[in-house]
Amino acid sequence: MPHDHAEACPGCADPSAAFAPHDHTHCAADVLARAEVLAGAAGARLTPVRRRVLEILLESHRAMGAYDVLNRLSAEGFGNQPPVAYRALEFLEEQGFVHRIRRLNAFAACMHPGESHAPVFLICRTCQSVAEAAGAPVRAAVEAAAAGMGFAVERTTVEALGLCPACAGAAA
Amino acid sequence: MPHDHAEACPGCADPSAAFAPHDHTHCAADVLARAEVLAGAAGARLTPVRRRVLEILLESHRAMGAYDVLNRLSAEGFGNQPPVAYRALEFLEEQGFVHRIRRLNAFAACMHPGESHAPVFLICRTCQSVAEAAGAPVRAAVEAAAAGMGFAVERTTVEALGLCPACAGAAA
DNA sequence: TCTATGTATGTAATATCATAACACGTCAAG
DNA sequence: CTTGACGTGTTATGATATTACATACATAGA
Repeated sequence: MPHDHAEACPGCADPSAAFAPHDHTHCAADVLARAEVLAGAAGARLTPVRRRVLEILLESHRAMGAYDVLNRLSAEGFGNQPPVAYRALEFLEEQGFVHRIRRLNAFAACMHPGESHAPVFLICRTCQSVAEAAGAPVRAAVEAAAAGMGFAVERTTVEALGLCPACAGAAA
Repeated sequence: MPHDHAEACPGCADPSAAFAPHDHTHCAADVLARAEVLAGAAGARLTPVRRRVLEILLESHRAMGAYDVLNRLSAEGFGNQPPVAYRALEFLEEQGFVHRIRRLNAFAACMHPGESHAPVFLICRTCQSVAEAAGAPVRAAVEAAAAGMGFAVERTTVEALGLCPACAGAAA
């Protein structure tokens, strides 16, 4: 999971620090840059609307509803109808730049574009922040359980609701 | 997971047969009876609407939307406004008699009331049937991943989309 | 028994999330 | 320079869910 800039961007680089305060401006810029490269390589076009949606989601480690994104877009002169937001979000999700958080009916920027994917989402019920944890071991357990029933897993969604370190500390 | 009636109710009794054809009338009646006992023990009232909602969901191993349930209810003389369905579903979910399938914005009867809970849901994308698999190992993997990030898990949602044995066979 | 209290149900209105269908503009390939 | 694919914008509608309030109903305490 760690990418380059490990020193400059602890929050991005180290999964165990995802909830810790970090230089988020850098963190977001780094992810955006990576997304641009990946989109180019995939022959996908990161147009102004799409790019802006990704930037908006990258402003925080929170999930945002499609209409929240849309409000931001329309305030900036883009279209103000739902499909504008949904289409950009759908594109970004297909590219793996954005994740859909089903529990919240919302979307969050992927902090590890181009990597493993299908992570586990850790959703803080107090501050609404969303972090990604490695999903491979969890998916393996799901596949094991499914195999015993003859079920062929194609996609898994794993979302955990709870308290992030900061909020757990504040509660205590 | 297996309960009594193992011979009479293979579909209910054996997780590995949940997708297999079985005496579903019996299966549903058995789950309903267990729910009644559990509700009584918990001091919760399984009123006519609530009971009927559970029966409706037990008619199949599929997930139903709240409005589908509501249509059935109103056709039978119960209220015809959304809160009627949502309240009953919420109650049943709190009692552990119904699960919410977030991926589908829908609800499915729990086939193992009173047992472990927080299972993994296996959702067939072709026939829409939903089965429950043991969730404990998966939850353990989630908690392990979360612990490494200092996140305290309270609830987890695990949903796998794929093909049930019957539909996988038909596809091949 | 009566009444107070909590709980369940019914209803109206509205909020929130999401998609279908069509029009228009841009740009690159033929 | 035209065609076709794609992206964006807009209208309209559909699907999911909740808030707020009114009414009934059960049951425990006076």
